[in-house]
Amino acid sequence: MPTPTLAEVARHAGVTPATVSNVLRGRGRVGEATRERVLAAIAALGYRPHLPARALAEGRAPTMALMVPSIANPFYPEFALAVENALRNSGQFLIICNTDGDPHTGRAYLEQIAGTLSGGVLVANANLDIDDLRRTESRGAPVVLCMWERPLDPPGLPCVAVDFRLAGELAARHLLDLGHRRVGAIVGSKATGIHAARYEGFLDAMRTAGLDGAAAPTVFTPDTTQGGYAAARELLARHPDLTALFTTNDLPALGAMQAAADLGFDVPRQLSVVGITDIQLARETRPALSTVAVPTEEAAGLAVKLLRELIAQAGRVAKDAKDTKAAGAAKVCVTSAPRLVPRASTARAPTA
Amino acid sequence: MPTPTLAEVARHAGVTPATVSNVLRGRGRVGEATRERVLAAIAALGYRPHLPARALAEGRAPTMALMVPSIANPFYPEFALAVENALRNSGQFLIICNTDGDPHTGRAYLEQIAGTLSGGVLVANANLDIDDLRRTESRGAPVVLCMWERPLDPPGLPCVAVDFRLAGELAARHLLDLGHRRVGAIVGSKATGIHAARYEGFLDAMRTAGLDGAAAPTVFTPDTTQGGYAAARELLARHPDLTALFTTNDLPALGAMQAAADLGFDVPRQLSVVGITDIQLARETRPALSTVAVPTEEAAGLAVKLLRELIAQAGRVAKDAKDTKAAGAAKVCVTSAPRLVPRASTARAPTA
DNA sequence: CTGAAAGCGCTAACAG
DNA sequence: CTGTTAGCGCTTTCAG
Repeated sequence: MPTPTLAEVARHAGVTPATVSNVLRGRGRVGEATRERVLAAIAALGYRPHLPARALAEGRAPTMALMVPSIANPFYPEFALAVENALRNSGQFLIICNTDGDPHTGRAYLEQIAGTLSGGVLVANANLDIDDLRRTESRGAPVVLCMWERPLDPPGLPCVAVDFRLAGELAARHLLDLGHRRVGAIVGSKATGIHAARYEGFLDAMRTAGLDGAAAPTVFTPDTTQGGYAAARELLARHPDLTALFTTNDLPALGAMQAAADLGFDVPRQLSVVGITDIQLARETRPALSTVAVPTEEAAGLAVKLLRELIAQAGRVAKDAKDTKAAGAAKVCVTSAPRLVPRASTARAPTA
Repeated sequence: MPTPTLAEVARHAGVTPATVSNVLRGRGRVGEATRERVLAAIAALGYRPHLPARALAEGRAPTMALMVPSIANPFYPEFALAVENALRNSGQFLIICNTDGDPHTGRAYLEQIAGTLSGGVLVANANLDIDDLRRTESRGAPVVLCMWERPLDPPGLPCVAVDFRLAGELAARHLLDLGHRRVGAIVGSKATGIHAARYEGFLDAMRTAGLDGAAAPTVFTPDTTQGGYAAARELLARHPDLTALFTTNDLPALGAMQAAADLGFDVPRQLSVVGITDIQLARETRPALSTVAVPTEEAAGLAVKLLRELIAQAGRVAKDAKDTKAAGAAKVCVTSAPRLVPRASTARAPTA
């Protein structure tokens, strides 16, 4: 027999549906005796609440959507995992929406589920139009941007920010501290793209070290292993005297290491390579990748927390019918700072 | 203003909700004129259906759940992506449930969403109790096992099967064809565990080659890079004369390559390593991993198709009130055969 | 071809 | 403390 309904449980326990609902959610006081009776009935019948019905009645679904640009980039599954962990046992479920880097499918997802199937939306760098997101918000589904790269330059939306400029600076400084002077840069986005802040950090570090960062050989490339591979080949071919490669992300860094291997460079003896993020893969390749770890778990936790608050608040606002005018500026949380994780892909600059 | 409801659209178009519903789903014929009027109203108001309400009315949510044992194992995100692709534009959404290898959280997920929030469940090796799954089914949420390892030995549940014994055989044969005779085996599960079929394939190939497979040094280890790493160290320490390592999965194979590197073995010159599955990573490490590719996309596609059929059928059955007795035996789809993908981690056996 | 009406399973006031 | 009463937004017979 299919799942029993609340009403059947009620009948079984000799009470009304309202009472069952009350014990289920600990609202409206219920006598100890009846409570027990109800609980027994629930157990006996194997009752489980029908989530869509509840969502309809409450006007809000117990799910969050996570928009990611590519589930093929290992960072996103890791992030998704972190979000899932943050959600676990909260009664919320995660709907993963892979936009495949396409704003169009991203919009389609938002249109369909935001505010209906999912009570809120977490956005992890999915290539979404900021206007689409605003529209989503105005429809009652709060939006949180998950990995904003510039704490000092917040978007108009609630977000959790990571100081990626600092990450870039730390990575570059690591190279500089090891005595490297001729370092090439591989940027995993367009010059004005998502990795710009990281590159600025690099430039800052160079400048501080008295070098002309802008003169450092730089290539802008897709944020993939292949991108890093191609970029490194290009860089190394044109500037065989480079002793280190700064990379704005781990994936291209890994690609760069492969290119170095294919070209016969000994990493880290002849060439140091450093990445940013510290994805799991970074510690699983040989040589293990030196990188700047970014607080992924923390970011996910904060994002979930923020979104929860916004959802709760949206509920209240709706009730008060007070048009609380966007509750002031969109909140931005900043995670703790990224930190250097030196491993085996970096070493002192060769003295020669 | 929040999302308009069907009723408002109806009012706006001067018809009743029923009519709007009809045009929305192409049922019950509607006059061309009214249809246009309704469509216009929908567009004008920016109407979007409220999915939970629809789910409640229809008795079935437009989502499937995908249970995976670990989102940290890169195979699963890849598989999830394939499922997502198969679902795209079908109006179905994917809820990813990461059981973290824990049957308990797996059960919790099933309890909560199967049959309510999700209309069906895809299970990818999540460590789930078969009884829990049966119970889920009996509650009206069809279940499909996604990567069954033994086509000839189906479980009691609908599934899509991949001939992993054959995969093991192909991998082993590849090594044998290259002249290897002293090959060690790394199995990413308990002896009777999930990778047993792959190991059998290995043994079959050895036997066919006139070797005593059972005599091959073998270690059973967790299905992770680390597991493979440790296993390879152990194998290589105890049997320095091995010229090849057979591995039941890519992740341990990658770990084995790292161990080889750390131990100073030149892969593939001195030691060949072969894996199974062909995850993305396999082509992104150096040397690139020779492996036996398994039709992941195809499996995902079949699984989704099967689950869709079962969901549709469950709907019909419920209506006919005909207790169609599990519709005979649980259906099992078999994917096309795995195939060898030789890359750079295998080479001719060194001639002593 | 279109409208009226009865729920789907649950929640949330408000009464008693 | 518990029961009554309305819906939430949509689908779906069944009439007209």
